Amino acid sequence: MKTDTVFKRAFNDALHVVAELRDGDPIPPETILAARLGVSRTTVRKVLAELDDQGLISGAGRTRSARLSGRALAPFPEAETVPAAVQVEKQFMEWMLRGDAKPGSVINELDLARQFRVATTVIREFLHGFHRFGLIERRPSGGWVLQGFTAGFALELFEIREMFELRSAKVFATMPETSPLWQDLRRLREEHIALLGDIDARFHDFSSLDSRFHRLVITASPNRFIDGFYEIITLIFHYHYQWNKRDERERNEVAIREHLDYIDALFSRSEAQIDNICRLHLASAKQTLIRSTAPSGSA
Amino acid sequence: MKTDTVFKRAFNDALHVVAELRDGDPIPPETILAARLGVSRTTVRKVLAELDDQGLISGAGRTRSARLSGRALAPFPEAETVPAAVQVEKQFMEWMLRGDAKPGSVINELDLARQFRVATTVIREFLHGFHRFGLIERRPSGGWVLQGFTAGFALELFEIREMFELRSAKVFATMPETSPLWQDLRRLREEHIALLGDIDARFHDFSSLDSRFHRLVITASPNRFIDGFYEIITLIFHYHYQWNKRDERERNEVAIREHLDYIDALFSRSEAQIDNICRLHLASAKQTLIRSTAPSGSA
DNA sequence: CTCCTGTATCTTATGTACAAAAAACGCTCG
DNA sequence: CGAGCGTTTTTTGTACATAAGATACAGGAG
Repeated sequence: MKTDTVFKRAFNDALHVVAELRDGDPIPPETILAARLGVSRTTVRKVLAELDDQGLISGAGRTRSARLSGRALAPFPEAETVPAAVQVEKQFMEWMLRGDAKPGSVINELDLARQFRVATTVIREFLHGFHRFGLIERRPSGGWVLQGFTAGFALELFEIREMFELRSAKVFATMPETSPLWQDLRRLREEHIALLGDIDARFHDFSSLDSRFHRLVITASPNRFIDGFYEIITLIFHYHYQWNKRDERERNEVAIREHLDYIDALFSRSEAQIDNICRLHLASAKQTLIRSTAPSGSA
Repeated sequence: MKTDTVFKRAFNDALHVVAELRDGDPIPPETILAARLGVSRTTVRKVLAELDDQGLISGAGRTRSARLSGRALAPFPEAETVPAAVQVEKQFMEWMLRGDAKPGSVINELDLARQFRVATTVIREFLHGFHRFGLIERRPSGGWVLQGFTAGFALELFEIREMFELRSAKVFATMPETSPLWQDLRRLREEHIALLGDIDARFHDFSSLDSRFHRLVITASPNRFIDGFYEIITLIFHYHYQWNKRDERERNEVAIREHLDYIDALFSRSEAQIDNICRLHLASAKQTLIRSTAPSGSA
């Protein structure tokens, strides 16, 4: 059976919408709610029915109105609002990064399914999609082999990354002054500075800033294959940041400063300077990543 | 139920093995056959049972021997020996390239399943895996949108291809004289010349030669992401050659000559020359591909 | 003792079932 | 007559069942 995470997330979101209303206010029409919650009208109707069951709505049809008589709002648990696929990815990455399996070992679908409390179908689909990240590989006879997050992986990853990023950065620098991306870059620069000013408390926030910055650089020259590759980068770094806590504050501070240099280089529009600083930043990011890889196992 | 294409292909292969024996010769042991046919012993035993049923074997256990009393060998039809996934890919590419669906339209899994005579599960898994080729895209609400084989696709594809190939070609040229890849390259050069000599009759053979040549160039510097990307190239060109027959002989002849120049450039080890000739060849391949793309539909 | 076969067990691939969610349709009330 | 609602139809996501095929184990012939 399909999970109803869409409904549950929509319901929780709807509670916030309702909370903004005063008692007796009319409920917005279903189509409006559907657009606002980002789901179909079918789901909105299910949400409304649930709200009604909980007594938060009076009337029916076109005469629905809010009834907020001091009732406590009862949202669904956060965990139930996350699609199965996303949870599996999270669990799988943790399973791999924790070193529960050695590079080179065979992945057992049924095992994982039991461990992650999902059906084998979900695992299988996940592995299929996950294949593109280069961390697992198909065996000719069926099944999957764990390649793992090794130094070799990091090296190959950064070889491509350098090609893509150097190219994108140079294209970025040639954009006309009028492009809105310059404005975005200026804003990101401010965010970097703000984060640097409060680095001791907020160093965790760098992960998402990092991802946003590098993604901004590549939007100057859209290419579906590069975009796809940056999904790998984002995934790897997302979990890397979560997993490797060693020297986290220092690492992030260094990276922020490198980003600021990088941004200044972009503003300078000097190709040589961009090339130079971009390479420096990537080399330092590569070293950081390599230090947290697993020892390469046997093939 | 799982398809038994593995068994059927193994059986057909086994018929060839048996045909090489003389009447009364002992049948090779199961483990040997398994290695020779590239399947597990379980499947070998099933094949042997079938051969026995057809009266091609006398005796049992360790005393099995061939019985070729003039019987006609009855292999399974070729089509039944191809795994479902491969057939689906073929059908899907034809469906797309024939223009049965416009770029931008939504893909209906059930429809395709019926059309291709497979279960929806197979279609679904195929689409998941096919996603990485950049020809389809996920909708946020679930399901897939056909991006299609458009000029935009070809441009983005070649932008990456040029980066990868230039890099690989330069690395190739720096390999020591002793590397076996030079020998492989020499052999491929001969094959190109042979094909050119008989181009009118054999121009179809260029497709696989093309793929083998470009894959050889990239093996000099293995990188899983580049390898993955070349699977896309191979797929696209494989179907492109099958589908676009216009000027095929001329196109292929031009490409062979370009390959020969390319190979000579590699042997020259001159970086400038390699860069120059490689760009020329890729530009010409790009033009060829673009000419056979579909007009970009609405997003 | 070693190679081979017979047998049991495990794992994956594919078909079918069914609920969730989306999309389409048509009615009704203002 | 048109925005909004009730209802029906499609389509997708997940679970489960089962046969194909791989792997592991044990006994026996040479």
